[in-house]
Order: sequence, then C-alpha cells, then structure tokens
Amino acid sequence: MSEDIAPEIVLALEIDDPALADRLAALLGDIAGLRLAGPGEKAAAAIVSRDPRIMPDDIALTQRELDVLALMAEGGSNKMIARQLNISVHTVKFHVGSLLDKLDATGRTDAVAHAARRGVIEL
Amino acid sequence: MSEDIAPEIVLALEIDDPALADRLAALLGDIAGLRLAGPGEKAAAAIVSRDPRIMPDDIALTQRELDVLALMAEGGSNKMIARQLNISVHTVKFHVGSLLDKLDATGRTDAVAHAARRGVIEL
DNA sequence: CACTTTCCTGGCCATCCGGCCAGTTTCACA
DNA sequence: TGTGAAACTGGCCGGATGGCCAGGAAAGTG
Repeated sequence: MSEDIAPEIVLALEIDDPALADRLAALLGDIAGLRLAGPGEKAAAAIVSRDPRIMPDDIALTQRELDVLALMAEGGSNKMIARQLNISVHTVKFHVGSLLDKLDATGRTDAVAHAARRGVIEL
Repeated sequence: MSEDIAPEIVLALEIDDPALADRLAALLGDIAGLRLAGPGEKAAAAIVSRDPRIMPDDIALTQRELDVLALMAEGGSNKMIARQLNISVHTVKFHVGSLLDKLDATGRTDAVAHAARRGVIEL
C-alpha cells in the first residue's frame, strides 16, 4: 500500500450557464476527496455543458453546413473541402458564408470557435 | 416555496480512465440533488477527461505566442491582433507562423482547433 | 565578452478568403 | 401549380493570409 491515500480529484467546472454552474459548485463544494479547480489550475477532469444548448431555429444549420463546418474545424481550406464533398469551391464559399452569418462569426476561425463553444461540433 | 426545489442535476460520466471514473462515481454516487446519468440518458452536463495532454517541450509556446493565440481564438485578424498588442502586423504574422509551426497546423483555424484540443487554450 | 532566445520590423508575393452580383436545379409543402 | 428552402455554380475583386527573404534590440547564460 505504498499507494497511500488517493489524492484529491481536481475538477474543473466549465459551465456557461451561471445557474447550473452555481448549483454544481454548491453540490460539489465540500465533498471529501474532491475539489474544484481554481482558475487556470490543471484538473484531472472537467465538467462541461452537455445540454443541447438549443440553437434558435432561425440559425439552425443545414446538413451541408454541418459537413462544411466539420471540415473547417479540421483546418481544411475551401479547396480541400470542395474536394472532400465533391462540390465546387464556390459552393463551399456559399456554405461558409451562411455559417459565418448564422454563427455570427467574423471569419472561419471564429466560426469554428463559436460552434465549438455552442457544442455544435466537438473538437 | 413556489420555487419548487431545484430538480436533480443529471451528470454524465465520460471518463476513459477506469480508476478515475470509479472514484468519481463513488464520490458522486450519493449526493442529494445530483445523479449520474444512465447509459444513453440525456444529461445537463458531462464530466470529461481533462488529463494534461502534455505539450512536448520543443513545442512550448512563448508568452507572446500565447497572446496571439488567444486573440486568434477570438476571431481576431492579424490587423486587429496587431492593434491589441501594439505591435506591427508583420510581427503578428511572425508569431502566427511560429504557432502554425509548433502546433503543426495548416492555418490559423487549424491552429486554434489544435490548441483547444491540447488544452492550451479554452474556448 | 560571445552566444542564444525572444521579440520585434520591413518588403515581396502567391494564394486564400469572404462579400458582392447573378443564375439553375431539386424537393417538399400548401 | 406556385412558393419556398436548400444546394449548387459562376464571375469579380479588395483585402487577408502565410511563406520567404532580410534584418535589429533586449535580456539572460555560458
């Protein structure tokens, strides 16, 4: 038993919804063997939002937009995405434009970041 | 009173490491107001692995690179980043180039995605 | 003192990106 | 049938991006 007592498990709380975050913090705040991570602290695991952060209907993404978005998140250029999906670069730009619009992003990098934050895509 | 008590928070436990998963399950198993999700059950949040996917030393990012990276993740253009950091666009490009190199990315979008995956930045 | 690292700046240029215009097809739904 | 949404394609063009070259200044280390 050199493995002396299990060290505390440090949990990062990464929840956007303040209400939910508060409730979780309260519930988890004083459990022996478990501690919430401070800002910037390294954690063994994180609690992340899994609620289908509902996307307002008017900005629901179409299947094709999701296809393009996924490839964007992989760092694909318009040209590469076009090849992957067997469509023209123009069409890719068209979908990218819609994505920037719907995700309220300034560019493709911003679009991917927003989508990831909203849980639309998983990095 | 009318605010009838907060409903249970359902947490999904998505940890690969069996040991860590077991310990967490044990710790969280009987907390009032909180319940672990069954298989397939929808959860309000999930506990995911956040193991410090260590960054090899040779790709350690400098402070300035982290500054630029953070602003990139916010969708900032080279010009905007330059203004924010009070440096020239050329210098921003220089740091972006280093980032693409170190993160093995094909472009700024890819760089941000990689950095997020590695836990270098938080989206 | 040399030496290295980090940070900084400039020019040049091919390519990519995103916004604008315009159009066609297909399919579901009223 | 017509009306709309989605997907697709094209041209055009200003600006952004990224790679290449070349340097300089400051701080820390041997």
